[in-house]
Amino acid sequence: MNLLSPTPDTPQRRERSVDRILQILEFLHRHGEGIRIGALAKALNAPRSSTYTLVNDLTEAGLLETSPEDGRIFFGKRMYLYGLNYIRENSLAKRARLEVDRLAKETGETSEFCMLQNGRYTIMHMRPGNRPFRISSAVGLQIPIPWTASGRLLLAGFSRADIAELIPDEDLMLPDGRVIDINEFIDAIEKAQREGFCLTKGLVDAVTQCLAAPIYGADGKVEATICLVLPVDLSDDQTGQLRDRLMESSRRLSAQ
Amino acid sequence: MNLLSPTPDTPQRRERSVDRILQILEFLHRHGEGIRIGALAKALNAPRSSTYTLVNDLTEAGLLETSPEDGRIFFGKRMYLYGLNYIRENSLAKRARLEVDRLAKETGETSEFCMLQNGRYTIMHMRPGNRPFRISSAVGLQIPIPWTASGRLLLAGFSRADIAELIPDEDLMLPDGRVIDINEFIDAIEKAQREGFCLTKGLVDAVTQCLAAPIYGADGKVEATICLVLPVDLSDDQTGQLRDRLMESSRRLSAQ
DNA sequence: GACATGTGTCCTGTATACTGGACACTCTGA
DNA sequence: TCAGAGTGTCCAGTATACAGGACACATGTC
Repeated sequence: MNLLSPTPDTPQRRERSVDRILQILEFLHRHGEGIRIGALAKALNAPRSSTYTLVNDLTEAGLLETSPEDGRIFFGKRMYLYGLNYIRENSLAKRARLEVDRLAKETGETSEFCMLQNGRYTIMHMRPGNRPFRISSAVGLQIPIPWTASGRLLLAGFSRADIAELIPDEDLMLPDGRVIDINEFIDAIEKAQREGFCLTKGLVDAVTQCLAAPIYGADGKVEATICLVLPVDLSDDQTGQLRDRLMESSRRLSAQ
Repeated sequence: MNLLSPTPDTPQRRERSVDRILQILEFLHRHGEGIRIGALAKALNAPRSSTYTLVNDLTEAGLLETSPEDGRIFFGKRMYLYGLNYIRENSLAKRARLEVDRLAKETGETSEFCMLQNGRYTIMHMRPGNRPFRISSAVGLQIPIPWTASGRLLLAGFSRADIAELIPDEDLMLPDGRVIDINEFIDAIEKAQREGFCLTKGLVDAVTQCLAAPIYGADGKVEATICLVLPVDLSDDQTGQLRDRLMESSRRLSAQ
């Protein structure tokens, strides 16, 4: 059940439609925009005919949709509705969502709930603050782990080898071209683990800092994070108060 | 490709795994909460062994998740992420989401974007207003069509027979027990179509009214609606202004 | 006009995924 | 203690879904 194996080695092999479906969905997710069926089949190294029938089935069911103008297919309405069930019912996600909304309302700052998803950093829920210059990131997008304070918390307990393997080299380069040293990054992870929170300044852009706190699962591992996106020019006093409030949310969401 | 056919007539028939998957997802969506695999197989009239392998595959892929405490399965994180792609990329949904947010901000009233989904009324996106008593409904939930102003707009152009078939009898009963007369309901649909908007008072509860405007697709049919949830005790003047603003959003989102 | 490239549909044979049943467990409650 | 119900895994046979290719059509470009 490898999610992305367009079977490069064995050209002759029947795939189960389950696997094909999973490959299609995962490909679309990474691709991030619509694609024509032919191109999709080629990208997955799948037979065109099978791809047609599968995509048609999924489209008929509403999980995928076809763009009327150029025939590209992409995720559909029903996929969205099904997905909403998760955030509504999953206990952690549900509670975290409420907590993020409350945190944003109380502090007036942009708040986020983040998890590692398949080895990539993902914003699961976000509530913008009410600052005039609106700091925000798109929900559901995947961002290089080293760019974020949450990422440093989420890697707590990972071995040096795990970390080196998990982070592709290109993810160490920031949007402005600077490159993060892997050793400093690992030090930051250990520091974050010791302190129980993490603050990063000016990584993604020069005017924001990111303050993150861990959410622990029942096994004591960091399962997710909750974080605030702030302007860099806050006083120590303000930052301290925000951190206290954030830690309260962190405790509230952690198991036990 | 009938979404919900647990093959009641032909007990002996192999199903394609695609269809089984679609049945599973649809069932979970309607069920609304986790279910154990055995019960799922029974509910779908599917063989237990097939259900196990399928569900395990989907779980491994993250589309479903197993509750650690009681083993119930439900939608997973990945389903949510995939679904987010839809709302982010689909042009109408994307634009409607922005418009709803803007409308809520400008008016301070709870705003919603709604569509018919598989013959049921669905709130696709909602932004709460800033009234102290917060009026809101859950996103993604499906609500009986006759309870809503948007529902009356969405049925524009449907024949009497279509409407009678689409609306189950129980959906005509309001939360407080009153029953809507089907003829009055159809009259209201025609009135809404003529006027290009719809106002309903005190349907779901006594203190709210709902003001909805249609969003027309390229084919001139009502594809979705945008609506405001308001307290009933507004002045005619206030209601008029809100309606004008709402109609502006409606025009902006309609094709052409 | 000829050619290359892509799209959507249909058909056939065969590799194999699905089914049904059996098995070993774990809980319940009587 | 035993019966009943449910869970999770494994196996073998066969119905059938998938792969591969052919076809007709639409584009674009030389």
